[in-house]
Amino acid sequence: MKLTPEERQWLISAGSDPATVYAGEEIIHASSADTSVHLLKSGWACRFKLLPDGRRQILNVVLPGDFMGLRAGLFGIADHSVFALNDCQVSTVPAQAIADLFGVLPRLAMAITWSTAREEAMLAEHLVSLGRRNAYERTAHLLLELWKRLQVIDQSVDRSFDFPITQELLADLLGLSVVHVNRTLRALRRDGMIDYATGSVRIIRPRALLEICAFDSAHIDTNELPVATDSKLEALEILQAKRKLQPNLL
Amino acid sequence: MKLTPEERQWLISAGSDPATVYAGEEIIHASSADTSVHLLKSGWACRFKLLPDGRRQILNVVLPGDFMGLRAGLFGIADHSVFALNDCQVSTVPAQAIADLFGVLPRLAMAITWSTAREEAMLAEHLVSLGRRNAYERTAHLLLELWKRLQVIDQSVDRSFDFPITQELLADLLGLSVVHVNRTLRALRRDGMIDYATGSVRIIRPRALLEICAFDSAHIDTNELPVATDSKLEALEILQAKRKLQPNLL
DNA sequence: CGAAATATTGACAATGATCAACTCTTGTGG
DNA sequence: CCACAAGAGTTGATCATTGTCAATATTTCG
Repeated sequence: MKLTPEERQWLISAGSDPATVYAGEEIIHASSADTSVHLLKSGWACRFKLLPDGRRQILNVVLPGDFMGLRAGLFGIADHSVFALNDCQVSTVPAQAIADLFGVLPRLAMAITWSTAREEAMLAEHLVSLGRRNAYERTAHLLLELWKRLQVIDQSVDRSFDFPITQELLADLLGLSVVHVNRTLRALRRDGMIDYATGSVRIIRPRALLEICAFDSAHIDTNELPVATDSKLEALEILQAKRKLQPNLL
Repeated sequence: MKLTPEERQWLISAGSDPATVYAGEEIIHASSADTSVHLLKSGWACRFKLLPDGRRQILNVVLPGDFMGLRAGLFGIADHSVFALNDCQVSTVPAQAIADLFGVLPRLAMAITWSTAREEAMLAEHLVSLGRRNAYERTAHLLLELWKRLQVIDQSVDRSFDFPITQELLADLLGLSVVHVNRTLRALRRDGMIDYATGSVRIIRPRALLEICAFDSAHIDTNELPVATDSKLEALEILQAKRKLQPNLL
């Protein structure tokens, strides 16, 4: 679709030049009053929460093209932290600029809303995993989800992808212990489902994995969205554009 | 705050007259192409997902003043179902009307976005529960969350509230088995934390419960939101208004 | 090379699931 | 108003998944 010149201009000019955040550093800190919104341009990050005794739950993985801190920025609910899983390029938009979008460029505002809705959908699937899937199914589901999302942004070749996530992080993602994650990965390898080595994953039997965890890609595979209105279509395409044409945007 | 006459008019006229949905009936069906958005005016509902083998995970509880099907309506991702926990009054808005809001009444559009953001925050907390809290902590957390939310809409008196949720449903909410839910509730009673009888709950030791589950009410207690801009303030107040003045709105 | 982080494995413990029975409530029809 | 059925709650016994502890590779990187 065509962005209007205005919209295009906004996307190009609104964000800072991307800054580098190194692996392990925090991008957003939970209780901070930081009111900027960040767009991940390259690298992986993850959103997480800590309990007072140190237990950690990772909410989800942030991939290139995803926003971070939207909620915190717009509504002051900085309820979780975000840290870089590997070296990341991050550009920053003042929250006010995004708030202003609602009055000025409604289609972009809707694209933002779409982005949060998509995130909620992924959270919901993750929640089902933690509540009702066992370790094996859960792990399968996570790997498929990441694979699908990486495909959308062209970061998976030949069923393989880089995987900058240690088993300890996997444990905090999946609500399991490190030891059990290790065993589950071994089981998946043993069954010929995946090829796993520190730092990379290859999906060997996608079909079988799909069945094991009842994977439903509706919430990821944006192309399959039933699109009913112009504004919806446009919103989607804007976001697509953000993904594909990162160097030009924000 | 003051809604503009236009905004007020929209809220009053956009929704259908409320319809009654009886306990157990579905309000939204997962795979349906229904593109309307619903506002719960009275009663409780819950959003849930099913796995093919019948396992069910309840995503969250919908209380009066909450929207249902926003995502599905706006973006065609009808990825979960909703059913009535008891008899509900539900009013309906065509999704298109909400989509149009973005171009016409941006402050209301922002209020909608705020509403989805708040929901995501609650999902995130729930996710932490399932991933990193044990049965006892999880149950405590859920009860506190519901209590807090009910306080906001004036449906809790004296630390007590109606609780139209069977133990089987609690199990699907908490990712536990019915049997274990039963034992956990008993443990909470034994410890003098709550008073529980089919259909109602009383919180006896809120402070102790808070500590047990590391409850953080930031995402619920809207009054404590750090409000930085006019538009934020207005968005919040509109939503507040929706809660308090239900008969007049939507 | 050596330290630190990460991965792997075994033994054992614990949380929570499953199975099966039984009780209590509630609502319905006779 | 009672009888009964259905749903909901309760409890005990046993099982299984997953966690914890501890030790040992293995990799990474300065």
